[in-house]
Amino acid sequence: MLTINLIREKKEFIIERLKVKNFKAEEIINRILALDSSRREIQSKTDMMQGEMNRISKEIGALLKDGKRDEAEAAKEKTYSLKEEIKSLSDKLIPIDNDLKNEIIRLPNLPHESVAPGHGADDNVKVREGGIMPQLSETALPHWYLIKKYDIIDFDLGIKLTGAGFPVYLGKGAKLQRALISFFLDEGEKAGYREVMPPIMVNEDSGFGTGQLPDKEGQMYHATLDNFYLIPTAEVPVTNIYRDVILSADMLPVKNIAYTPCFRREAGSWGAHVRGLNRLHQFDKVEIVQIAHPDHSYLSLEDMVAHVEGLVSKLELPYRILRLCGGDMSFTSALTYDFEVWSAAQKRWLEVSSVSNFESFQANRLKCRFKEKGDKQTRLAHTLNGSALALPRIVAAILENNQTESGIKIPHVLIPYTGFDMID
RNA sequence: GGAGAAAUGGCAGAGCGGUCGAAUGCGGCGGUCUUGAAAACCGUUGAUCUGUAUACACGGAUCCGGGGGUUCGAAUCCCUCUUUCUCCGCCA
Repeated sequence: MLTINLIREKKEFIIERLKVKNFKAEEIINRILALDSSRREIQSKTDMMQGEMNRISKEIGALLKDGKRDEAEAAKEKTYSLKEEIKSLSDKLIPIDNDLKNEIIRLPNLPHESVAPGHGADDNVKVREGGIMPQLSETALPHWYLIKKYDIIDFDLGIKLTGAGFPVYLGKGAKLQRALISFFLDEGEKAGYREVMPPIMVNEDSGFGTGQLPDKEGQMYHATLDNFYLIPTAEVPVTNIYRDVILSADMLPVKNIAYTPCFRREAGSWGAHVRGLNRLHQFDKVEIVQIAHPDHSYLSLEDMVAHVEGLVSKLELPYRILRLCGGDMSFTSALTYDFEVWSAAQKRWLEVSSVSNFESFQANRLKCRFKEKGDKQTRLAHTLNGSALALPRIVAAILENNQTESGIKIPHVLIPYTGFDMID
């Protein structure tokens, strides 16, 4: 969420910037400013009265100590009406505080100045591309046939065990998952990330911290008996490590990497393009998360983009990097790069990673701050994250792009991890 | 799951109705000493909101696990939730 100070000081700037995200902010901001000023007015009144109250209470203490009972009783009389007033004022404050908070969290993050306006995927800006497009024969198969042909992923079995979108990986299919996870984690470690293995269920506070709650709860599986949520991404537990934490500036950037399964209900998003591995309820992903100094967070972002680019290159997949336009960016992001790999039999680009800088937007919810050495003041840190990488679509692309008459070739970098060079 | 105990500043740990944002120790920061370092000694040491000449300088408010209550006044008393520890049970 945006800070109230920014809203107070840069109202017009915010309204202009949010136009890039096609968001009309003026009305909300006016409501926020009105609520904020009445909040402050009431708050400073109650603060004054409370101060008076504290003064009298101390006085009573002193009088009683001196044995002046009557004077103490007289002083008590004075507090009764004051107490009433304080109570009624602070009762007024509660709904105002709530309304204010509810309004503020409705404002999306400001897009970075490099973000182009636009309404959807067509307006995204291609930054660069790489890799070699494979030439497949006429008889090339999309991955949903390949997985049956080689018996490596079984969707029907998943339906039996759980439901649609919960595949069962078998034999070399399972090993390929394990190989990719290890490969991604090892590459992350080489790039200076600390490996983290977090819980895959989180509480409400964590859901709020990274912005899944209160709005997107329909997208998460909810264990209602204990009020836990299955994580949609490792971003949630890993970023929440830094909730209510004050870091020292010399620790930044903090770099963590985590493998977790991810669970998404994907309510209402099933359609023609979601066959096979393209969209699942449960999938595996390795996520990188950085907490950065505001002055250097865009360096961190570039560093993360370079890391992900290294991964897709090493896997020998044709890819392109897009800078998302305002309309295609998430609510919380200031700047997002999407990575897509070419899935040669489907003849489609598949999104496999989304790397974002949230600047202080998440940090403000999380209260993730840092302090410069010798400085009294705390400041909000910047948070960033990106997939490095999500597995299913990478697997889809590997299967499709590397298919041959005699089987599916495993990319060279993975062979030490799989222990085989061919799925056949 | 049952019984009991506890939750205080970065950490350890006192306080158990008024002068407590909180003793003391450790740690951190600054200094003295030293060629330098250590030791010793001295000083300093949280967060949030808010007012003023927008200055973290001064003033006010709030925060002792979370929420609620009693009281003129709560870290201290009561209720409730959460968490941790010990014992018993169960268990990968």
